[in-house]
Amino acid sequence: MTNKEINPTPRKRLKREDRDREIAAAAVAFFAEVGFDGDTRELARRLGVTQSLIFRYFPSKAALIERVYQEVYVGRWNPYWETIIADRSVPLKDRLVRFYKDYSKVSLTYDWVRIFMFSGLKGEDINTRYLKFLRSRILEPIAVEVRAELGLPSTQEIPLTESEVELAWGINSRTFYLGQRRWIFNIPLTIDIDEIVEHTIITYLEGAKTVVPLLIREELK
Amino acid sequence: MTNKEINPTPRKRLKREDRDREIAAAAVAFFAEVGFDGDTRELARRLGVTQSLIFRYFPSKAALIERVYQEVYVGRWNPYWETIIADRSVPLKDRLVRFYKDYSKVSLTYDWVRIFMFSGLKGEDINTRYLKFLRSRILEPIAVEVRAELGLPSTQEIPLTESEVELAWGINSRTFYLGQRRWIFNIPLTIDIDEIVEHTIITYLEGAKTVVPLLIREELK
DNA sequence: TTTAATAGTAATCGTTTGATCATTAGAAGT
DNA sequence: ACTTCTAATGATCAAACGATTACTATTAAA
Repeated sequence: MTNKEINPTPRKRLKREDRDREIAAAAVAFFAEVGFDGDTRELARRLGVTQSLIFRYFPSKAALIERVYQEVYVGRWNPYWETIIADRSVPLKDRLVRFYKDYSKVSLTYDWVRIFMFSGLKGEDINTRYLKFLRSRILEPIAVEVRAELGLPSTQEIPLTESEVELAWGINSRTFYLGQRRWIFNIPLTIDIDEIVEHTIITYLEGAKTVVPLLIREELK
Repeated sequence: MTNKEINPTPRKRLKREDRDREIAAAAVAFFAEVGFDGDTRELARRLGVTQSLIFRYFPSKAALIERVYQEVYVGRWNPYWETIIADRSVPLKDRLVRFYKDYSKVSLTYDWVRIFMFSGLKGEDINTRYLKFLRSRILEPIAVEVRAELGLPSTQEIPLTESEVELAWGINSRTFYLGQRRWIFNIPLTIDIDEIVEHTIITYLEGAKTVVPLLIREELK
């Protein structure tokens, strides 16, 4: 009776699935902000539940962190991106601009950038694995498309060189740095990201046009 | 008697100044590896001293961390760099290559890169301050030199635009990303850093040659 | 309305960790 | 050789934190 009036937030009983998702989502936001050394009591406070409840849903803090990785790295990857890049009915420049604009909207968010750095500094292998995945699914395909675009020998005739992939890394380095400036170093961006993406792609393709033929000629010797 | 034989490392008594430096140096290496949540007992163990000794030299862990910032940000800055960039008796390209090769040797080390990220994620203002410092002492001067190099109106006639500075940021973004790949994401660099620096400078100057005049013309309207 | 299943809580345990303080021991001055 | 100064230690405190467990309250089936 009076208890209900005194207690401002009566116990809310959610379905296991819903509470599970709620905790996972809060964990992503929380750990992105304070890092993985953030304590579970504070996380529980933000959720409006007791600390012990978290351990009824996740066997350990490590398991919760593992779930955070799943949410961010796996859950936000869009498989359609891989088909965009390979679609030769569209000019290469348009494909790249389209992909990177969309990819930036996912990977240049507060949560994504910060959790990526926190996990990297922690030495988690999920991080290395993600970058290898990105290389094989995005960067190498881009380098392959550049060969086709420039009318150069296919990668079956001459395998991709490290330098060609390195050139493609350049696009990521430029955009990722923007995410870091905004979400880690707290330097406001005065220029629109979409604009920078477009400019970066143009620069990349221009550079590739002059550099890649030289690399291949080098390879033939 | 027998104590001395049992104890493998007898108490070593250093001068305050020496021990102070020893602790500071070990703290830089330690926190760079594990982050600022690393515990003082482990740091003491690596130093071969007791944990309480650390607190006889630094009033708190926060003070020790503050010292680490001093060592890395302030202590490794070379004021001579600022004069290199302004020295018009040397071609601009050579000045930039010389500066960035040297700056890379300092700022792309394990300690530097990791502590920079750890402190950034922690939201320390020293980090933001460093970037503002870098901007005013290096990036803006570079943009000024580019104006002179291209025979464009001086910054007294037309103030530097945000875009011109942004262009110079590009050099840093490219090189810093290399440091991150190497020291945080554990992706080996297949290409020599000095080579990338040189290539990055050339690209920057080429880009500036076509972009900066447009930016200034835009400004005149 | 009663009962079974379980979402959620409160209290607590064992460690870890920053910090303190009385005590010990190594080196320099006499 | 003895004294003095203080670098360094070892024991310990209090708070913080991950994790556990016995208990409570809500929902839905009977």
